[in-house]
Amino acid sequence: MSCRGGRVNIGEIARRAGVSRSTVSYALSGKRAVSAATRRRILQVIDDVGYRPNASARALAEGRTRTIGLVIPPAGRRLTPIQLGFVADIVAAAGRRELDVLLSPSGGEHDRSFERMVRGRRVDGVILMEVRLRDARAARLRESGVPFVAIGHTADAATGYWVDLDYHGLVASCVRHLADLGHREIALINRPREFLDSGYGPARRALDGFNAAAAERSLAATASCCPDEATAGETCVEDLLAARPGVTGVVTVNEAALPGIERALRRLGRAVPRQFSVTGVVGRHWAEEFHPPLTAADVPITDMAERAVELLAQRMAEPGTPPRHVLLSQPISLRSSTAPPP
Amino acid sequence: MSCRGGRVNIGEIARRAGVSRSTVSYALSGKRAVSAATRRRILQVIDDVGYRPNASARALAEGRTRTIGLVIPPAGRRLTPIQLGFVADIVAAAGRRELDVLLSPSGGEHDRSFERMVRGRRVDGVILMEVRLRDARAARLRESGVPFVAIGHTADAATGYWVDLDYHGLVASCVRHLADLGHREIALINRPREFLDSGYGPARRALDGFNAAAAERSLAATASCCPDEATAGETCVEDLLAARPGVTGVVTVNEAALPGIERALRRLGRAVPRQFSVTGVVGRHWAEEFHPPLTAADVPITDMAERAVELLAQRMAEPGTPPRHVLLSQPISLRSSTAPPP
DNA sequence: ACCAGCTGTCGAATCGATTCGAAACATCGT
DNA sequence: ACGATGTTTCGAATCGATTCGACAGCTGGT
Repeated sequence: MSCRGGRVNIGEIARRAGVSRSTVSYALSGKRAVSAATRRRILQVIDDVGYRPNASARALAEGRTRTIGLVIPPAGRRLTPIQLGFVADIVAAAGRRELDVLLSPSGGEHDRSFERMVRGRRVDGVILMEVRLRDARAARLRESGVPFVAIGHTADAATGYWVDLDYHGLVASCVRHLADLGHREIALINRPREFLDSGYGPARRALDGFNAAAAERSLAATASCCPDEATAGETCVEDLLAARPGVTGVVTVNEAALPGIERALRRLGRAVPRQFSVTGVVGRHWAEEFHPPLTAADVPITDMAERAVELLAQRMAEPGTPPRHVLLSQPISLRSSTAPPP
Repeated sequence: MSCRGGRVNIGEIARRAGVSRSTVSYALSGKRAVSAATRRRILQVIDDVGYRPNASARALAEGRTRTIGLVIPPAGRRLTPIQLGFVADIVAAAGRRELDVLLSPSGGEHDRSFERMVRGRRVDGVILMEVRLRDARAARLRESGVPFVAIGHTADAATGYWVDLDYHGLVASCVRHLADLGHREIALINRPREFLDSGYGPARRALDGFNAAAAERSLAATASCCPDEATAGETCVEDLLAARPGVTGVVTVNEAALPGIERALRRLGRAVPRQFSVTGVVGRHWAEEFHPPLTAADVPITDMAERAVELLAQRMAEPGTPPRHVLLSQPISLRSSTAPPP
């Protein structure tokens, strides 16, 4: 009962139902009234032959593709699990609005894909992952007038649409949480140094929030960077405790380093949470896999994806609207990796 | 110098260059000769205004979209890092062939997206991730005549296009590796039981390969399943060693369980590799993060992605070609998690 | 009976490319 | 000078939808 030959277009449907092509179109879109009897007949035929309007033809006529672009970080660098989950969540959120998702890697050799997408009008809007404070892709999108939503914000925060996580506030509350428990000397394990240097917002704001809150509670505070890898986390903790043996708690925003942090602390004989506290801002899954389960602010990726798509859909619908943004926060989930210092 | 107004179409280019629309098209595609002078003039204009052919119009006229669909596992279940990397690698490989990638989740509520993609002729071909031995999506694609390549193979292996990893052979060589070292009692830690039950090829073939090689070397062998989570890996190892204290080595194809396996072994006082050996088939990254680095067959995701796209591109180019498939193998990387039994 | 106001339907134009057949032009041998 | 040949270029048809203006057929009020 379905696609025999596949050569079913709106004209074929019209012929079989004994109406004109425009009537079929209206019956489907509902943009003009069609009598109940005719509509029923048309829908019947459509169901029989399994017709679906050709997406390219529709896009050409309507001037929109019902597709959004998702620009992911370059493939070379491994995506972190958070980013992975985020991609899946974006696709799901878009699907709920009958939008499809076109994937585009960014960076170096992949500029062609980006240009095809933007200039070839393949998409109605774009979601840009992992933006930097000064971001060439954002600038490019702005100048071509394609609506876009950034995950993370650019330097000119007020003029754009973005969804971001309040790393400053979240890291600060982690610091206060440790301070409240009585810790006096703490450390931050941040994302890789090159992220910080290239103006990657979350890394910057994590650092700022850490320093601000530590100053506010007059704690002795050390900030360090760490590549996105378990082994690096191990080295990082070793170096840290060698240099600052008095540290009794760390805050981390580097989820990939967690397994290494756990390993190093065990090897150095610092039991968590009895002798040492660990907290931070990481994906829920990683927090739960830590041993013992990590008291941390869980990155709400599903929320972020949903809000990003919502914002983009809105912006696509009414291009004139003023910039809007969403700065998400998230309460700390109390699990069992923090306690008063020994 | 670029997109002012954006309303640049091929007609505008033709006017500015003083030629007809068809000449512009031919200059761009090279499908007919255009004099050097004219071509230069046209390219100059195109460069000046930053023109790119409208993808929808081109797709409509050409009858192909230059886009492939990538069907990923449902979002609910967390994608494993291997799958994540795979998505990125597919996008990169497609990009190299000037193909874009449209993402579609599969399963339950997402069928609409799948139907839009297939019946709406949004894509020229599809790559299907994580296929089952009997797979509804594969059947659907087959009946609509859209070229597709499966990652993993379906029950009717001979009739389709697919790329797969030789789990049977790889797990078997892991078993032989342990046997050669002198182990007499070993275990398999497989993917979740529901994967096995629903006919997920890799899980099935891992099990078969394990049993076959164990029988061939007459080893005492226990096979168990384990959810894709670190905590589950922990429980799994505990249960295993409680039931079979004589086991001196495990083979795993469950990368997500690795951190838990590591933790459980440490807690139970079995030092790796001195007292206990661990090996298996997992993503390189996970093997390297294991402690000590895992002697294992690394899943060659980049290779698999490249081959899948290559196969699909070929099939799209000449629809008549007979089914082809690629069964990849991979040598075991000797790191340091295996040794003779105590 | 006539006109106004709805409904429902149709035909034609449109979106922006590709592609085919034919026209225009140049080149060349005889 | 003339057809034969080959190179460039053009105009028109085509892909498969959407959308707008117009027309036909009813209904109802006067």
